[in-house]
Amino acid sequence: MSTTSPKALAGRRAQAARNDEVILEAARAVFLDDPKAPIAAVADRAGVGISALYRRYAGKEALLRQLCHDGLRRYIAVAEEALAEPDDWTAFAGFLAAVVDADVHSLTVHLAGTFTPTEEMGRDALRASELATALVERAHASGRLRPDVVVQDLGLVLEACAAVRVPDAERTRQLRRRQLAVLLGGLSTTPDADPLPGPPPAAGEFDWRWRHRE
Amino acid sequence: MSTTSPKALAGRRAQAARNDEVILEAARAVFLDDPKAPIAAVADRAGVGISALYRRYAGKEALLRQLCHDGLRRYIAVAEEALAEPDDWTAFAGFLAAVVDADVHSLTVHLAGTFTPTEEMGRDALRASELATALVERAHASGRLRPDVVVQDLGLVLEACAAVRVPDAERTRQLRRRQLAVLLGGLSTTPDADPLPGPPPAAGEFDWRWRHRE
DNA sequence: AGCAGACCGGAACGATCCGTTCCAGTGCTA
DNA sequence: TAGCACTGGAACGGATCGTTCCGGTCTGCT
Repeated sequence: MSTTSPKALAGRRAQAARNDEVILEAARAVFLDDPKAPIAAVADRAGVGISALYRRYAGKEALLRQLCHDGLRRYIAVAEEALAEPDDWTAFAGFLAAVVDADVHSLTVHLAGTFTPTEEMGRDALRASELATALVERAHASGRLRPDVVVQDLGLVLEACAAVRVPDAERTRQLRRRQLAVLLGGLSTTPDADPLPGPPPAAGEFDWRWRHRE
Repeated sequence: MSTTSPKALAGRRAQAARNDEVILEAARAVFLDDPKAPIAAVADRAGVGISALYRRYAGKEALLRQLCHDGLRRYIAVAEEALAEPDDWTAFAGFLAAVVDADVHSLTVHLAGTFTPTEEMGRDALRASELATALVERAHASGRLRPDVVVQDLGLVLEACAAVRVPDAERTRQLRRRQLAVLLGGLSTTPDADPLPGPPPAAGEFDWRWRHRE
């Protein structure tokens, strides 16, 4: 860039430290959008060179693994946070909303199979499923969750929300919230009083798919 | 293969006629599984050579277009059939179930953008959306559809069902039916009496994702 | 000031993949 | 038997992508 940095630049060390974050964030965005994206796309998005990537990660697989593991940890954190909520149903619904917002499902699931998982990830995955089970059990205890819903149905629900995607990230979040509201209504025994959230999907909002990929 | 065919082979003509169907079916299966699959995978799956493909289609794009257009036509046919049903809500719910079963959504949507659409497809798409609108209006008239549901919500619902996928096709259908039941419950104003259909998703049923791609 | 080394950008390389073309059969039909 | 309609699959050329490598820049220390 310019030889004279604004002054916030405390040197190469600072740049390196910033790059650590910038790269992870860029990788998250890029691979969320396309799990098979080339690694160069991450570098471009982060505004750094490819070396900056390879200095930090042994290769593409290592980066993917890190990203996926982060997502898994986030899932666990969100679940633990939800379990702190006193109301059983609110804990359940809030958990799903948080997972959907964090877009964690795409990370852990659509990236799966592109790398060989570590042992620790296996343990974390186990822990995650335990937490999910606890949340579902509490939801059952509240009596508001349909009795024939099982833990694994969460996977279907999250998958359904993750499948919603439009070019704009914020709009994607809104539409997913709406989708989740419908699903929660279907999962629940009591009729849902609140109206569906967010501006409803508009005509032509999905036309972008048909524009020939450039 | 063997020089002496079983006898069912009525000649090259018959083989060609059979290949017409076999190829389309294989293409459907392959591209449904992976929209970016190489064209050779279709040939392999169909058990024919690559020439058999290129004799019938100008190229990959032509095949994709044909496949997608077929899906669109199927969507229209299913919608027209549903409109013949006298009960408004049954027509609506039956339509969704039929579209999900036919796996039409993946074809029309996930293949979009991989080819330049024809004019006729544009007209068919328009017709399709008219039919969908009619079905939603009837569902609204029945009073059983939440008032704040719009036509475009159908896209979200279908997307959600299409997102469910396991290696076995029949099992995929079952799980999608279950997902659709939940969604319909959420779309409806009256509580759903029927239990969720199909064997519930089992533990480990989604583990296949984690097995490293061979 | 001067130097060693941490760090960076991006070109170059090699492997892989894929769409398409091409040709040498193979069995029907006349 | 000659011609034909059709096929299987190897070969080709282009594109893509992961990884390596090198020349350069800036920092911190002496």
